[in-house]
Amino acid sequence: MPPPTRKLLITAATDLLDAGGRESVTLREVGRRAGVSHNAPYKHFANKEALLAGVAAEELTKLSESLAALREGSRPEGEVLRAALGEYISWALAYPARYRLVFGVWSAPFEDLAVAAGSSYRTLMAIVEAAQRAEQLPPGDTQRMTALLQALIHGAIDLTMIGHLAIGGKGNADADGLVDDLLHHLRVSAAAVPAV
Amino acid sequence: MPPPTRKLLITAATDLLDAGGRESVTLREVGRRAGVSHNAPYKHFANKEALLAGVAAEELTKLSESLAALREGSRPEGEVLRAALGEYISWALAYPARYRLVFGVWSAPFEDLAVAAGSSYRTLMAIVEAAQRAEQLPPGDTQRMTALLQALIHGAIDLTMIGHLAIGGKGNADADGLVDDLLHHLRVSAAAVPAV
DNA sequence: CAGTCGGGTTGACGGCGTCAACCTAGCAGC
DNA sequence: GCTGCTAGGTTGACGCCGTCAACCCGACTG
Repeated sequence: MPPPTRKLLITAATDLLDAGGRESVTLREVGRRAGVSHNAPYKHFANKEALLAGVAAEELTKLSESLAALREGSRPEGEVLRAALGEYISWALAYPARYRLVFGVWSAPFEDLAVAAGSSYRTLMAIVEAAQRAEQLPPGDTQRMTALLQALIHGAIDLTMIGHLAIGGKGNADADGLVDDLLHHLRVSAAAVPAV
Repeated sequence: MPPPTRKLLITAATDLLDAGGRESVTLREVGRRAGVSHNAPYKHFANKEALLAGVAAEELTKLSESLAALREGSRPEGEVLRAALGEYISWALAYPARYRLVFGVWSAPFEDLAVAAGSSYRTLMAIVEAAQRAEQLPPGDTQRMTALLQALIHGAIDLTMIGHLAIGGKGNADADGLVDDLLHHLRVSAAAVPAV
């Protein structure tokens, strides 16, 4: 059977998002691309924001799954963190509009989005814990370490996107460079731990 | 004399931004609040985005000035960094919509905004350099250190705003808590330096 | 004193989000 | 086997939006 309308709507919205950012996603154009009328989306989503939340939830879920898959691969434990960071950053830089949507502002809580956010956070935390075991990160409060890592990654990605960045000095806005820089910094922190 | 129209427009736009976020700033409402017609803004800004860029530039300039003033106060050098972080974070959490506007996406470069961004970055870098001299931050490549600090702060602020955060564990979304957490982390880094 | 021009006006246009009303196929219960 | 509900679709309308075009006026400028 052909994909259900709801899926078609999300796909169309994602395409528009990639092409022109959040502002260029309009319900009417989404309807057009999905081959339905301008009001059909209201049969699947309460309003425009709910459709966008659906897109965000979908993206976050896929990301979370691919990070989780990474953990269960045959990769040595010491390299999972690096691989996960690479994947995360590559995705963000490849689809900046999706990334900004996911970490954007919502006027009300959306359940599917909250669920996806929770599961991706737990995945990240498990990766951090493993990295701590593998002595790639300093031991101690895993939750705090996860939050710190997340803030650092998010800030680096977000600033890179708008060009303010250049964590390595002069705007090397590629994923590998970012991963190297972040890991270098984290290793410095790790080295410090025995002294604290 | 009364404030010029251009200023009135920026003020009105800022008020709307604070009240309902970027999406609720409309040129027509800005005009209404400034007491002019719905098309008067076009005599001062090329389009809506240019008006928003004007707001962002204004905010960034004020922030940069207040950080610079902080440096020239009678405060001991070792405390300037903490004070600056506090000011920066307090402003961001007090006016989240302005903050997100400043670090938002622009479809084209805006000169006044670029100027303001450059000057605020230089101010931050000077503060970092002073903190390095005062041994509050590890020595070495000041530019890299500034970028790192900026990424960490930005990530922490942005995630706090959307509630994902809780760098301290369970969502203590106040400025003081954030400053403490960030400084604690940076101190750990600093302690590591001799060993690297 | 004619002319330019900065800064204001009104009016129009098409696109948008959303609401209301209607339609119709499929399934449920009697 | 008819009845009626409902999920999912339609069209049409409303008001608001950003933007463009045209006009208007008062103040400087030659």
